[in-house]
Amino acid sequence: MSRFGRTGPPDITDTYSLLVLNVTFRTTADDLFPYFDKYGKVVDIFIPRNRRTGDSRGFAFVRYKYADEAQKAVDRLDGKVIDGREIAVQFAKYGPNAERIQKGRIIESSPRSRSRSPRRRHRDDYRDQDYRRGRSRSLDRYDRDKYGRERDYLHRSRSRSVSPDYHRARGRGRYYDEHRSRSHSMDSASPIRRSPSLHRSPSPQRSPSPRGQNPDRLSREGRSPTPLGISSRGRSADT
DNA sequence: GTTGAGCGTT
Repeated sequence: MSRFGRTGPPDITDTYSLLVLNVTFRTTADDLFPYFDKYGKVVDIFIPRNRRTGDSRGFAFVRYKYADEAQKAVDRLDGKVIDGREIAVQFAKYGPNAERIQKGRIIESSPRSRSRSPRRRHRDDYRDQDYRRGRSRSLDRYDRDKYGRERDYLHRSRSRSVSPDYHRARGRGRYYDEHRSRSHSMDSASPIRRSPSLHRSPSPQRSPSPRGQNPDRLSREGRSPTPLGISSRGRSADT
């Protein structure tokens, strides 16, 4: 017994599922087990993770055998700092198959007639098989929005300095990276971000020069002859 | 190496 949920859900008929949020990306079910096991009988612990990268998504599901124990765990572990991060424990609102859940217990097992709640997010696209199938003009709107924002960020970046909005907008870097890996849309953005580079550097000759391979640099360090052949460098150093 | 709103697998 090293890992929970290794063989799928054991029995979710009389178990109460707890949703643990804010857990660290490196926290495993085994790490959460002792914390929750102290407050009741833990039937199973499952941490959803990316199928490609295998990284944890940042939350876990803890199933208790009794509701009172689960409630106690929620009251005691909610706000508990684990692995340097404050976790949030609460009863699960949705079941494994999006069934209706009451107090963590599944009261419905056939959600075929149930409409989906607006819980979908960017991180939900981790299921490549699903998102690839449903990728229509619906997601096109996101692409257009993303490009528009990125272009704006580039515009401001080379204009003067980086903005705090950049740090906030770089949230789903991983998700974006996965998408642009299989997409050729990057070509359209390449010349855009490469243009300002050429404009910013008035001396394109000193660009492709690693360390110690440039004799010109050695000459300058040896005696500093400052060849007047280059106007950009000469003007900068002389003045 | 990073990230941080949310609801899940054989």
